[in-house]
Amino acid sequence: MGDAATTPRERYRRQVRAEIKDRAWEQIAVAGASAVSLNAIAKHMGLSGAALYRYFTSRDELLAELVRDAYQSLVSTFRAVAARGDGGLPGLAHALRAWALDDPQRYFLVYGTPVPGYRTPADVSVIAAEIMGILLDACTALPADAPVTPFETHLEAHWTGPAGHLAPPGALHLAVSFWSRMHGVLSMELGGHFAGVGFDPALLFQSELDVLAAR
Amino acid sequence: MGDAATTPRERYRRQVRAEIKDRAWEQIAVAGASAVSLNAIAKHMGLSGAALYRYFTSRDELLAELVRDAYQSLVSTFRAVAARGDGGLPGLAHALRAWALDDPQRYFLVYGTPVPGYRTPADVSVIAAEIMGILLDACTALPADAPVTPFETHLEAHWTGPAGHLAPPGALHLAVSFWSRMHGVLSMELGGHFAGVGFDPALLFQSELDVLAAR
DNA sequence: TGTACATCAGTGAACGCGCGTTCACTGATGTAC
DNA sequence: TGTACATCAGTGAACGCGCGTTCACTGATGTAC
Repeated sequence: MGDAATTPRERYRRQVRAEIKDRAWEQIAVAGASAVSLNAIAKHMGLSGAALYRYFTSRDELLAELVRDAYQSLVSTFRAVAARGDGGLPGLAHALRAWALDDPQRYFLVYGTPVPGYRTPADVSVIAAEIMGILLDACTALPADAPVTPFETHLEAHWTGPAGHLAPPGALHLAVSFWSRMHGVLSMELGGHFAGVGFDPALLFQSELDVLAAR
Repeated sequence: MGDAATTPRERYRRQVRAEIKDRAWEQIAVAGASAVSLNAIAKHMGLSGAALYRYFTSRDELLAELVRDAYQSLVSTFRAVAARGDGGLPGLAHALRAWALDDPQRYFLVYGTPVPGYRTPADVSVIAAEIMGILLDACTALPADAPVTPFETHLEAHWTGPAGHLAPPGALHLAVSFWSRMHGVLSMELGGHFAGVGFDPALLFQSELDVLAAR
């Protein structure tokens, strides 16, 4: 699908670019994002360090692309779940958790410690807003029989996201509450902060989800 | 108070050690923990890089001490709040938030992206358990009129922490739920993931707290 | 089908840099008599 | 109070290392006639 008329050279370029990124993900898994090194990747691939500059103009560009891919991966995951007809809060929650556990360092590249001074590129912000939009759609679809919370009275107006997502205050409150609770459990769990307390984080995740989805 | 019989030399040593750590915190604030450099700190202090090895045996030792200090700082904050008679969940929550906002990078050094392969030293685990203990004390003090949740039926037994903290399942559930929700809001807020959604994270934090503390 | 040319992936040497860490040393501060 | 000695903070040079990045180049692959 798509990508018509790819020459062998173009296919080869994409393949090598993909392998460079794969190696970078391996390095991230082993030693964190700050340990990504073009020279080390090249050595691993049996290339000279200079060769990689045919594929990425700089280390920063590679890193930026990894971040973008990570965001995009989550969007695709959510879309697949929704297409399967399971796009409610429980479906999204379990998809998020599976996505996070599948590659914890990829999760932290998106939702972990921010690099001071880093500015999110505009196109990545668009992807992030798209995630929020999917979330809000799921929340807007729910019945609005809940009482108005103090939080909601403070919201100035409806939220307007990309692609025409629109959300009333109640849906926005539910969405950000859902989002922060799921991430609360996940970041504590993946950070090892529940180790030794003697319970299964999956149960807490489910419990937090139940109390919200019952709404 | 304490620290009897400190010679001028000992006082001086402590002072220099403290300044080294201060400079390290500055570096962390500017460029993250991975950017901490003994040589850069020394240069900032007008010393040669080698001089710092009088005070820390290695860069890793310095980093380990910063982590320990961060944990200890949170414990002290909680203890101060409790001593003021405000050691309930709202008091702890607001103390946590103030502590996090006071130095976001210190917060992330404790609760942010874990360094792959890093093993928490035993003494730091003790401090972490102490934090959980304070939390559980606050939860155990609450009336136990709530129904038993599915989460709680899965807990094998009472949790036994350091210094004889003991917690029934209901208290443990409340504690970890409280903990993960507060961190959920904080890590999203400090990570900038609520930027552009158009609401005040402080309100969400308060809202999440209210719904829990009403229990 | 064969030849002439353009494209481009990859090489290897080189650049400057900052890093952590060691080591033999100097000189000031503190202690013992 | 003064002298002899021990302690120890800090120096400066040196080590090896890996990093990102540039540059002139070789040689293979693809294109045009």
